[in-house]
Amino acid sequence: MLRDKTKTVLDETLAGNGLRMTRQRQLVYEVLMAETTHPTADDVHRQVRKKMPSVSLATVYNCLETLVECGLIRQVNRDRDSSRFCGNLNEHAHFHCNACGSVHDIDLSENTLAELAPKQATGFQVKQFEINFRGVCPQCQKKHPL
Amino acid sequence: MLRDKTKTVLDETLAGNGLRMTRQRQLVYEVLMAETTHPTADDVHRQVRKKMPSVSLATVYNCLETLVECGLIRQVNRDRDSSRFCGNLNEHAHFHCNACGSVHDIDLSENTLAELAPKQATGFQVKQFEINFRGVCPQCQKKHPL
DNA sequence: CTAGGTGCAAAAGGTTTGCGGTTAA
DNA sequence: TTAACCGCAAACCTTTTGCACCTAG
Repeated sequence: MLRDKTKTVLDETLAGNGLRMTRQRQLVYEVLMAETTHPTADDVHRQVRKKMPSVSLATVYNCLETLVECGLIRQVNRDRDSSRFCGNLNEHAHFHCNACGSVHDIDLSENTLAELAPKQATGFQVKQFEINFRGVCPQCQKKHPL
Repeated sequence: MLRDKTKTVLDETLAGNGLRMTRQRQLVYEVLMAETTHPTADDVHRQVRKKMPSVSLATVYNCLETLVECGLIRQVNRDRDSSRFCGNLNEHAHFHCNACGSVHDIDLSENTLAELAPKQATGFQVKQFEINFRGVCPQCQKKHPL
């Protein structure tokens, strides 16, 4: 059922943008929906290959780009590391661990968003924003109890 | 005088990190202090060449990396475009114009920072954060009065 | 049927690196 | 004096692109 619902969302969104549903896009999307680890294009490629060994990395890049453009997933960058992708569409920030490189979703209260919005008033037309935290994640804190 | 003060800050910070003062680092730093346009490494290279034609792009990259590591400048990324660099060390956000690609500093009130800080409490040790806005800058709004 | 999508391999673009020569402290 | 730094060119890595073939609608 969940699978079906996911497929419907993808299907309708693609159709709404005049794009086709393909097995490659479906598989890429399913990986993103199932993962909370913010995989890179390469990670996604490895996952998708399990179900469709012939898929190429270039196609995965293309599918990811399409999904980002449709607003079905988010692209998450940390400096110039490989881009990562995120299927969580709720407004949230990203926490990047300096020790292990992992990325975690951090929920933001509605308040935070309301607080931030007015900050742009000075002539800039803000369409979106992103917030990134950096530091040490709970697991790495245990490993290196500074 | 401003020049001298700038030089002192650079000098002392480098010394404090066991690093040498070189003419290349000084020139790179001066460019960043003088610019508010968030130049790329290539932009900086062009500027520095005016005073020292022999400087290489690789050296500019190295100098920028050193300055970032010393905390004297900030690195600003937008997706996978060329990195840009920022000499403004006040806590501020960056606004990226979707139309012309320009980057602008947006001051954040102390309040915003205080508001954001608690959001991480759930076990994450936050050391820094960044906020990026995207939209259309005032100039581009005039050109394309949607 | 046919426009849009895929796979492949090659190219692009930004950044880093290895190395011999140079220089700040 | 000598470890750190520089300039050069080549390497690197992620991402994009051109093209012939394939396929969803």
